[in-house]
Amino acid sequence: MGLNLKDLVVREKTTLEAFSNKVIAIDAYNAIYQFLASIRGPDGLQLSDAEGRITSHLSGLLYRNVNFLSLGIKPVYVFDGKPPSLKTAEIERRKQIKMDATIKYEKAIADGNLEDARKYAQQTTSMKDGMVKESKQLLTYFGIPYIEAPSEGEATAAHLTNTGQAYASASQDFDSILCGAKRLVRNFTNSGRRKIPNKNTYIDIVPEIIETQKTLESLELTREELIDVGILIGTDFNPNGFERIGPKTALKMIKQHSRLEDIPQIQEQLQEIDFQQIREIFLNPEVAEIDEIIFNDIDYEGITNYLVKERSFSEDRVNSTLNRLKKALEKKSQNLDQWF
DNA sequence: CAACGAAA
DNA sequence: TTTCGTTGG
Repeated sequence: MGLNLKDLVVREKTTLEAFSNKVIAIDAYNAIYQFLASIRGPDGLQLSDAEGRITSHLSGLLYRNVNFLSLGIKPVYVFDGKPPSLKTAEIERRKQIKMDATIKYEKAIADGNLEDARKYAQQTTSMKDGMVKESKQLLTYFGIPYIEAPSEGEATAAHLTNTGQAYASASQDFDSILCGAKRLVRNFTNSGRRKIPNKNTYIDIVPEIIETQKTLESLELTREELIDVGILIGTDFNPNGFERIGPKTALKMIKQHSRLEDIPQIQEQLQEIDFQQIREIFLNPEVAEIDEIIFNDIDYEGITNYLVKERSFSEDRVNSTLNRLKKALEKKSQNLDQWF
């Protein structure tokens, strides 16, 4: 999925604490999808409530937002609207991957291979409308604002970093960079270690920040040129990219010729995609204009009632989690009081 | 993914 | 106190 700019961009390690008192636009789909994919039991089944409805997204949002708010981070979630029509091929491709994974999952279960079962189950992850509604409901109890983007959430999140309404956009995808986000944060979480699938080794996952300006300067490219590099590698709007062209070759070609139209080797393949329109999606995306991003008071009782009474969360766990948040916020206001 | 609790 | 395997819903 997504665009492989990993090896080209300038990435700097950072910490969650560095984002204290800053508004961060979070790609809601990206975040929730990751919760749904990873918050599972050993057999690959997601968490669910007494009625069998999935709750992994709610669990993820609960703990992560408590951590954000405890650190004084101000998250604003940006939800996707209608995908651009050029995305249909990519959406089909993802659907196919899920169907293949479903078959592999069933086989792994039949074979009693739990590790494979979990891996393939993760690949079958899909987000239902109800989950989006439920996530918005929980955010509302938290007093955390969310925005409905007219089209791609990434684009509106990027836009907020340019109007100054957000400090950075948080997502795992590099699309934000092509969308023109001033700053992108990846791994926007404080969970340290993560297991490498199938191996007994762990790697440290730390938040990293990508400043678009620094990246462009270091690559000596304009944003328009970087977008063309992206198209060569492959974006959601031309998922396969160009044959035998990876990040390295793509960069070299654009450095040499500046524009897709001027690269002799690719002209035949270039006819097959609507590259003008792809550029347009990144350069002039449809975005939401927001007057003011408002953070409301936390409705602790609302959170507890919803999660415990309606979604089968453990009362003890929810209470102790919320108490942790209350304590952290009290401490913050005490620190603030000392200035007066 | 993040919290929890047992073990080191 | 830190590390690691397990559980959460």
